[in-house]
Amino acid sequence: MNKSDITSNLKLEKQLCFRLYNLNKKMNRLYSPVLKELSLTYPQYLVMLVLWDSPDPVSIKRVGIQLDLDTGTLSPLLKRMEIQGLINRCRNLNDERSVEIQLTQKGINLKEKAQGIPEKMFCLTGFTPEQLKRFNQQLDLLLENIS
Amino acid sequence: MNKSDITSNLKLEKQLCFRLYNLNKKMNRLYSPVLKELSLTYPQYLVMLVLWDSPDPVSIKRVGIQLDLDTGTLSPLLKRMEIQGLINRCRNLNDERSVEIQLTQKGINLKEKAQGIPEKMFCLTGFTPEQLKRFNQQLDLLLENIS
DNA sequence: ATAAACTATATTGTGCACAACATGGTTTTG
DNA sequence: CAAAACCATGTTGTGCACAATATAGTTTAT
Repeated sequence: MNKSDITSNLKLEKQLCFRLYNLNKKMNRLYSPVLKELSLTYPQYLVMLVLWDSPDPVSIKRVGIQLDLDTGTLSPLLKRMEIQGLINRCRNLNDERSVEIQLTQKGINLKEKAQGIPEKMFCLTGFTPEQLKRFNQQLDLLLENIS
Repeated sequence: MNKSDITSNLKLEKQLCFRLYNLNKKMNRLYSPVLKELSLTYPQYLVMLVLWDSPDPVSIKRVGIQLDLDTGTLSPLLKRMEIQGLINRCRNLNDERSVEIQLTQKGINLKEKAQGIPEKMFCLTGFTPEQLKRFNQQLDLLLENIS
């Protein structure tokens, strides 16, 4: 491999990962104003999605697995959500190590206000449903490859 | 739109953005150990790519445009890189507002150690060059749509 | 020429993301 | 059953990412 190849590699390098990095940032910026109306950040919104989707309390461990986040991230994040009055924490009586997260009435009610978000975000992508589906499949393929 | 539609939307919601969010995190985790050998974080590595690619000093403004980062991010990041001895800062004599970033010899030398990174990361994706190309095109399309 | 508008950078404060470590509860094993 | 291993959560420290604000230099308009 000669010098110019090396150089061009370090240019091309900006491609895949830099694109993902930028897309993620841009998406966050699109979500920000929408989620601000619910006083949520994007990671907090993800936690709400997990909780809205479960009839029962969910352990912190399980939230961490579903969102692929560790306790160093979740612990303070959940504390902020508790202060906001969206969730409650209570120790699992059968296993005192485990902490179960439960939506408060306020947290349950917030789901109503979140109704329109998925549709709104989908529109911003400018994709057709078909395009979105194929794109998601590609993302899944890559996710699987690197996991 | 009835209740079940709403519910399923808030489930599906995890799709595109959550995938991008996770992919970005996973990619970062793949880069981490590789970049650690150069004592760089991923954003610092991006700055180095910009600098390695330019024969002349680059203004902070320009780095910010190329990486889509604001001064609140770049200012302390560049300060850390300066402390590491990778770059120098100097005021532009023609416009005292502007600060030009320049690689030190140490910064220039580091390019040698970075040679293999693009190839290494590409292998981790498990993509063929063709797949990578099409994937990048899709990412570009979405980037354009939401910009 | 000078006030007003603009520009490039820096600073402060909040919230992730994650590595490394600490703690207290649970299970396993000799 | 007691020591060891393991497990779920919490804490601390570092480094982004970004909004909001501050500051000093430059340009524009009158």
